[in-house]
Amino acid sequence: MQVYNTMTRKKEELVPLTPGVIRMYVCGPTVYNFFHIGNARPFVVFDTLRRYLEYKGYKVVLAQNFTDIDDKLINRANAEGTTVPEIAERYIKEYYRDADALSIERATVNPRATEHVDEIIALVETLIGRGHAYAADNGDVYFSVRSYPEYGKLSGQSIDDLESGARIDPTEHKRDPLDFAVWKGAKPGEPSWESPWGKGRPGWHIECSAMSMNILGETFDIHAGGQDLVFPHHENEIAQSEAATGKPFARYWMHNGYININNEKMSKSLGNFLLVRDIAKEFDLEAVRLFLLGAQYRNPVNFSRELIEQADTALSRIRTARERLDDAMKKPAEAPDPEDAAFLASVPEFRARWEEAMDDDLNTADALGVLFDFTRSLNSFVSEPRGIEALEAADAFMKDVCRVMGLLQHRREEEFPLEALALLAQRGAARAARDWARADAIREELKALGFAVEDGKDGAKLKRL
RNA sequence: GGCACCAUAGCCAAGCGGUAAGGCAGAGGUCUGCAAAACCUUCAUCCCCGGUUCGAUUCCGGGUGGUGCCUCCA
Repeated sequence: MQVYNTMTRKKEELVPLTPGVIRMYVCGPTVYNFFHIGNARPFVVFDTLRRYLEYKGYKVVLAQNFTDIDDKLINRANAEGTTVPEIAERYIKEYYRDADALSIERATVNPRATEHVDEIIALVETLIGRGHAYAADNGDVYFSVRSYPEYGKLSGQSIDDLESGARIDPTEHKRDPLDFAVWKGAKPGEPSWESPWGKGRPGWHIECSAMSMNILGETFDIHAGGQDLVFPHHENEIAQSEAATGKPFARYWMHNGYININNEKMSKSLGNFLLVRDIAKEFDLEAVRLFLLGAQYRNPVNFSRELIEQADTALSRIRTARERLDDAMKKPAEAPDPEDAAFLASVPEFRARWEEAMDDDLNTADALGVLFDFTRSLNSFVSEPRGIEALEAADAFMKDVCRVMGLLQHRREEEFPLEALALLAQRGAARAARDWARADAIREELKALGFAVEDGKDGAKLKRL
């Protein structure tokens, strides 16, 4: 599989450090609020990557962190008159709720910064010991950017250009404006941990370095996140980690593009964000997932309600095909059908095309095109009873694609309320009596209850609206 | 100022050297009591100007327009 590596700015063959195993780290949420659709993109995209790698037979160790201590949590806790751990606990729970609805599989580990303070302190001590960090007189510890000559290699920035643009904050105790905090001395009332530099808490960048290296090793395969993390977050992670270990940190850096609203980046600071939680009130979040996978992950995508509606309609197209296949499998042809052979032969071709798209830097947009092509072919095929072998081949492919792309993973209620079933039966009777007016009236009643009726060869079927 | 990215039909979005996947919407048709679903048909020459090439949406140069990072941010 080819993967675009931000470090080299080109697509490269993904070759894991340990054959058959992929170790990857995805920057997770700072848990001080529900997450918005922009935050959802990396979670969905890299979940899809993880699933695809597993489909290809890799064992994937995926770590996605929760940043559960930082200024935003502290502010939120103060504003609500509660504690930082309470805020973190709440929004971690809410994260899982939304992530589940988006069919995001649980990571292998979800490390929390506060559970890795010892490792963070050890890492800071190593950096100081090697002359890459220094303790300031206020209890802060800073990383010395100029002590790491390769600084800027990920973002393509030169230290001198950065220097000229760096903001100087007189309240900080840096030796150089480029330096950044790896440990923050505690201010009164803030949560803090004992350290060699007094009470304090981890800096943001260092926690990802400490957690990723502790869980995945000093050198691991993939480090991923949003494009806005390239600088400074990931640049700083590289500097800290490689300065501390003298070894390469992550080998492939993958970054997703933004979600825009009206061609402007969606962000919490701009206030133009839409919470996934709010979209869930109106739509099955798998429609959001389909929307996100409808574009190649590195390209920016515009968000609008209309686009989610489009995705929702498209999703139902896949769902209908899935249901038609299920029905076909319940009553296959007695003997193989003459058309089975051609269809059976086409399935591996669809699969090959789908894999080719996924192998090309996770081109999910292209891969979805293959799914829809297959959907059309399948819909035609199952319009007549077919041999079970061909149907099972279609089923296996459909399941693989849907599992990897995280679509149709929600259990839908099979059971319909008795009231609706009774109406359906009454309508059937009316139709048998050619009482069309009554049949249509009942259809309207069912619609009001949230069900559509579809008449087919084998009688009428109910569908949830 | 530095570093990147993008420009394909009404709306999204792949493709990236040989004459434009797919989805949504629209039009016509098949099926249906009607509908729905499904299927069939139909709907673009790829921002502009140069250049390279037998041939460019696809490569190069120059425009124009838009975005992001350089500060917390997915």
